[in-house]
Amino acid sequence: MPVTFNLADALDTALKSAATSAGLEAAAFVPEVRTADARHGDFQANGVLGYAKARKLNPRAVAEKLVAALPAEVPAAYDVVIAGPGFINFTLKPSALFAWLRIHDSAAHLKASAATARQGQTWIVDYSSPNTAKQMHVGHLRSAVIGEAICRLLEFSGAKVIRDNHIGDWGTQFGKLIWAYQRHLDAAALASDPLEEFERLYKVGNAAAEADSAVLEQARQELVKLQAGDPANLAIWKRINDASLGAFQQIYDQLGITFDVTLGESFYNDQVGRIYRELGETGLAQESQGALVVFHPEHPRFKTQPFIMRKADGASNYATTDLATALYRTEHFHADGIVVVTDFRQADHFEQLFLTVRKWFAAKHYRLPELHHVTFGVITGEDGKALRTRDGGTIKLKELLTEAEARAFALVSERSADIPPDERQKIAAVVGVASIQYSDLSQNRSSDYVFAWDKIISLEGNTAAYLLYAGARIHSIFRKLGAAEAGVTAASPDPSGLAGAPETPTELALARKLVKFADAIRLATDTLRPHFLSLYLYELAGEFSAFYAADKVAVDDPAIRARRLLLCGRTLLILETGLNLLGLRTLTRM
RNA sequence: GCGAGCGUAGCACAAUGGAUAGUGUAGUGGCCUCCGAAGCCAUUGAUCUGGGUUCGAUUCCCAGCGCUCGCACCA
Repeated sequence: MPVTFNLADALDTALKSAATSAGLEAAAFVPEVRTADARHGDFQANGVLGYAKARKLNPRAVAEKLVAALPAEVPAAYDVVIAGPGFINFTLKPSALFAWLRIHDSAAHLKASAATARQGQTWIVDYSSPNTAKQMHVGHLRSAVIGEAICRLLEFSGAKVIRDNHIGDWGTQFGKLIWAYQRHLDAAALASDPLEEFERLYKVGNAAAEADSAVLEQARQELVKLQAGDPANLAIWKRINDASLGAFQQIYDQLGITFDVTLGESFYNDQVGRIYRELGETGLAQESQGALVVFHPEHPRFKTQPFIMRKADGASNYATTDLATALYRTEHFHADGIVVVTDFRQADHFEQLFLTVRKWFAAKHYRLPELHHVTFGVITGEDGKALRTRDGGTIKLKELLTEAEARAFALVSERSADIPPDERQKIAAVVGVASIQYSDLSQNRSSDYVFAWDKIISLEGNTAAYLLYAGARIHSIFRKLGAAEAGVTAASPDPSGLAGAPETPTELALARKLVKFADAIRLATDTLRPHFLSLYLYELAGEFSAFYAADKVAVDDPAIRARRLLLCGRTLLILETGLNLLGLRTLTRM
């Protein structure tokens, strides 16, 4: 059968075709092909069980009819076995594994094969999105890291992705901040470290507002003035934002993030009038206790819990700007999908927002994009509580990344003292940041996760270092064997064409894992859960390590050497492609 | 009070309704004259409780219990 990138898809098609020719109710038959536990094969089709049960048929008999009707290319490529109550198991033959590996020979080829699901679509990913006037802290890490991985996965599936940093540059923090700026500014501190000074001023304003309700009211008035376009307040505001964005960019550079647009809340300030008008016209919004709100009568909670889109004092809030944002992304960017990456505490807000947007767009006949709120849990310390410094302060992201690099440098120095210090420093920069990213991406984003340096910068287990190490070993093989044999490189591991199908148990296990790359990225992308890809890469690195320990590559027999080099080359290709999809940088030595 | 998320070995985590619930770490025992031992191989140990749906439930539903979070003008 022709070699396809996603083998499970091809099996699904073949099974549907077999269902027709075997006389099943083909329209009602869903093959349910999925990757299988290696004990049972490479893929399994479970659909016969439910189909047979619903019709009171013997599932094994149905499976036998189906298998007999499979197109000839399936038994040519797979050993097909009916097992248990009616599972159909497919185990790739070595020749089919070899055919897949030979063809999928470059990152560009992999991407071209994968880029079908969302071809021609435009997706907006809203992530990171810190508030200005504050430094980024550890709480901002997950949105940035998970969001970037999702962007890359969506791009790999064919979408045009617009990365949007929806910064909080228009919130009520500016009321307190401007209030304090006018009264307590330290000009010298502002000149030397503006962000530190803004943070100090915010704390001063916040404390004063908490202590004195008159101050709180004054701060509110400053915010209203700002939102009305008062020139003095606007000048202060702009100064704060410019300084903040410069500081953010240093973090993004370390994380490998480049935003296409930075359209914060302020960008939508002049669009709120249309929001008030349209939600009024459509009858969605109503006055309640002086505020303009939306209720959802069909919803058990939101029939009484309001979605406040204009406060009683007349100011807009983030509901207003988020509504305007959804409209802008639809009208200006023609978004097919919108993904917002924030922590789970905002789940109510986005549920209300999306409910409102759906009704509003339907009433106005606007095209409705797919709307996804991608949530994640909090990062906790080893005590299970939100991660903080010893004295209870927030951990600044800048300091976290610096410490990660320092710890990685110590580790690299301990293990690879022969590498020159300046190169070790560069390696440590990659290992440190990758370790932080990977610790976040390697587990299901829904749960909280415990931050422990020893686990993150570890040499062992499901860590960035383990994956980078596997890659570095492969590079090392090609440095040695490539030098001895003309034309052999990781990108072209078999120039002589001597490689054949995998033979040993560890060669086969590695090859069988490699061909399931397509399933891993499909699963990670469709669920917007990068940890499925992380898990796959970890298992791939594990299969490689087992292969590497069991089967020597640098053997004299040219055919054996060639087929093992092919496996090394393809492992490196898929490992590095996958790590890059997660947003990690890779290494050739470490 | 109402609602949401989470609850899996000592610890940290997986499991797209499938087969004997996987991995790391810690523990134990092996493997470097041989391509990088940051590695490999072997081994001990777990689904919060009780019902239900299903041929099949860690997964879906219901009721408890525990932790975390949200619930009128912060984002």
